Amino acid sequence: MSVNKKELIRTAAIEVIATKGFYRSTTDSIAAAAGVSVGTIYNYFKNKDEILEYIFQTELAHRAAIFAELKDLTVPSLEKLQLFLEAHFTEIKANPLVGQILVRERQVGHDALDGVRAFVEGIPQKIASLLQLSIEAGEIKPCNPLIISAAIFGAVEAVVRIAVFTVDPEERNRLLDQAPVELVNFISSGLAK
Amino acid sequence: MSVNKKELIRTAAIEVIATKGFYRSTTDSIAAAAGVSVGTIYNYFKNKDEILEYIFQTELAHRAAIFAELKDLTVPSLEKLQLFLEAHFTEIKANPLVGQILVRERQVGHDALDGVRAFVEGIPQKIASLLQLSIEAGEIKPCNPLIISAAIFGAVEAVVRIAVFTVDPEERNRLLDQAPVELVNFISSGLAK
Amino acid sequence: MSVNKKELIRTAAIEVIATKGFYRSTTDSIAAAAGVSVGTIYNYFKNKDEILEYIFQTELAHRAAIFAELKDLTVPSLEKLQLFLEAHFTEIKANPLVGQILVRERQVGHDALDGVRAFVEGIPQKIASLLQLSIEAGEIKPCNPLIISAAIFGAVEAVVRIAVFTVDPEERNRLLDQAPVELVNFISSGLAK
Amino acid sequence: MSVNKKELIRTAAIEVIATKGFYRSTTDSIAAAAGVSVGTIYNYFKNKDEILEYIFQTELAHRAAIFAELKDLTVPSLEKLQLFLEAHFTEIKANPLVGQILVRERQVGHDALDGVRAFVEGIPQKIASLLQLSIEAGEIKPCNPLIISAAIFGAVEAVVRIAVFTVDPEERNRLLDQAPVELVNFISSGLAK
DNA sequence: TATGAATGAGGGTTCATTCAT
DNA sequence: GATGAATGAACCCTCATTCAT
Repeated sequence: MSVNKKELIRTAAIEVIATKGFYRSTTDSIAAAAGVSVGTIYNYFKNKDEILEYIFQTELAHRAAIFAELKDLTVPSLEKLQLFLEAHFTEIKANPLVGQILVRERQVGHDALDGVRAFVEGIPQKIASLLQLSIEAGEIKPCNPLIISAAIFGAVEAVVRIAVFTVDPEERNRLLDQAPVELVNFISSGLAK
Repeated sequence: MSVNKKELIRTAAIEVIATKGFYRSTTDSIAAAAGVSVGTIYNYFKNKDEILEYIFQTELAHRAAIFAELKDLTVPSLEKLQLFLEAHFTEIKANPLVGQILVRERQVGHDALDGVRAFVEGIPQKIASLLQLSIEAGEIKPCNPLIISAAIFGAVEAVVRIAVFTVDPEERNRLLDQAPVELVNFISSGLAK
Repeated sequence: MSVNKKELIRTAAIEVIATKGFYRSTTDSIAAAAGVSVGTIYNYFKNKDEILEYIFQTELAHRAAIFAELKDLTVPSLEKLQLFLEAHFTEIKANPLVGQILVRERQVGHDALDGVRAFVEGIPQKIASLLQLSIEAGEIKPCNPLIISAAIFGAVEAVVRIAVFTVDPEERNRLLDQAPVELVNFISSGLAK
Repeated sequence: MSVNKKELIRTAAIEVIATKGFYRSTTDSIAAAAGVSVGTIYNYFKNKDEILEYIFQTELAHRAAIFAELKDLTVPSLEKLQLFLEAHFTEIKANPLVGQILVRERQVGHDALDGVRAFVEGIPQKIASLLQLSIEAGEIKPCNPLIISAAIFGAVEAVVRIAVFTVDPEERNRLLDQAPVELVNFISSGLAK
């Protein structure tokens, strides 16, 4: 029951924060959206920041799980990257509100929020490791993985941003379908030997 | 009196906001950093939000000026893009604090801040128009300029983010020198026919 | 907890506002007088204006209750007016601070405060209706009830003002006892010999 | 020239204060309405309060002049009162904005403003002296002049209030014409049939 | 005298957090 | 665990007043 309640609050917080932004979202409004009282929030989260952390942590965990699955696959590293991006976009499509938060609240509070930082730095790191493997395997031409992985993630997030703030659901889904293809194509050719 | 007060406040605000983030920057602290009283801020800005707007507006104006200069150049559109990115990175290098703000405070206040929105949407639009010309000129392969320009700007900003939050100045400058080369290379090959 | 908080704040606000005037009364000082924190005020009132509104609303409700009681009495309408004025002065006598506010803060805020307006317009209206009945019953000579009811209420309030700002309690009470007699006499038969 | 400028400011202040109320009128807006700069106001008035004082002082001086003229007339005291009220209403009719201020800003700032107090207490005192004379001359029945003069002034001001806040000029003038007649009649002979 | 930019104390309001029930 | 009234520090903004030009 208690696990469900934390989830309940997380879900409600996503709606509120995606709509109003983190700093403009009050704990009261999150509580109201969750159908609990403010006090209850503090039984599951140490403070308001931790709610946002938890949202990012949850998403990072999802992405990490995807990476873990991909790790054992016997396909070229570059293809793993493509598969990851597709999975990423699929999740965004399933929950665009989370997408809004991921691209908007990333820098909240001095980067002092560990969960947020872990996400923002963690994804590019994983991409970087794939790139490194890909370079070593001679699949792609040499590059600075730190810079290029950041660039890739930045490109991805920018496209997510466009899609996610598109209000018309039909158009948004079209973008989210088309984007990974365009993106992967753009990235792949860029990395082509 | 010799120094323009509005500029004085803008400069001070950049330091404060870059360090603490917009929402954690108080008008008092901005005033203190500028060596004026709070009241003076409100002689030049309608409210706190407008300070941030003005920062973005100023940067957008710089970028627009660069574009204007490039427009008349008789070089391939793709090369214009490279020149723009180089100019962008040069400006960031000259004032990394502004860079921090550009990548961090982009989504402040519901995207309701016109100056911020103008910047965030304006740059990709200009890139998109260069891409369009480039496609028409047969310089690059066809793509969705909307998506790809967003991707490019996202990639650029992500790299700016890394550089700009690198505390060691030497390392930061190295990154800012290396990044445009890597990036342009990444982008160009990606767009190669 | 036993005492209703909203009432507690209303009572404290009456003391503060009567003493310093509405515009010079700070929410902090009202909170202090009530023995609560500022925040608590805002749990019961939307803003400072609403405190004043509530004070007037409360008094209007008292007066309306008196009118309601008088309605069913089988006495001449003019006598009802006398009874009302006596009740009014009795209430003022019981709480002179409220009296001070009623005569001083009447026009606060552009007449935009509904509670205040309701009071200032409501009492004369009720008086006017009594006058109308009285005229129809042939008890008094015809007159413009709108003007005369305003005049009566104005006369009453002016006398309340004198009494209520008399610092010596004995003298004040003497005035408040004498005033309704003089007033009703004056109203009933004017200065005519 | 300097006398004219003080008048200029007084006139502008009347417009602003009548419209927005004293506490909501800024010195800036008064200066703007007068077509001078804030600084200039402080060359003619020690502070904002003094502007309001001056407005009341000016009106009191007008009323005092009327009384002075009436003093030497060889008519019954009660008739002098009637003449005074008529003159009062005539002035209000000529400048309703001043009327608004007279009835609204009377209690501003703790009654601490001498000019305001002088007006609010001065007029009833003059009325009281007329009543006293009238009683002594056996023209009217005995009464407490303090109370009755306050009542009369209160009645007058309440009617002024109604008239002055009537937006339609035609209707306002009709009220201002009708009111003194009704009022004087009411005062002279009350409601008695 | 006139100006109006600069001042900064002060005030209304918000909202994350606590804790007694 | 759940509640939600109470808290009060903190913040944005206003505006009467000053004073150098």
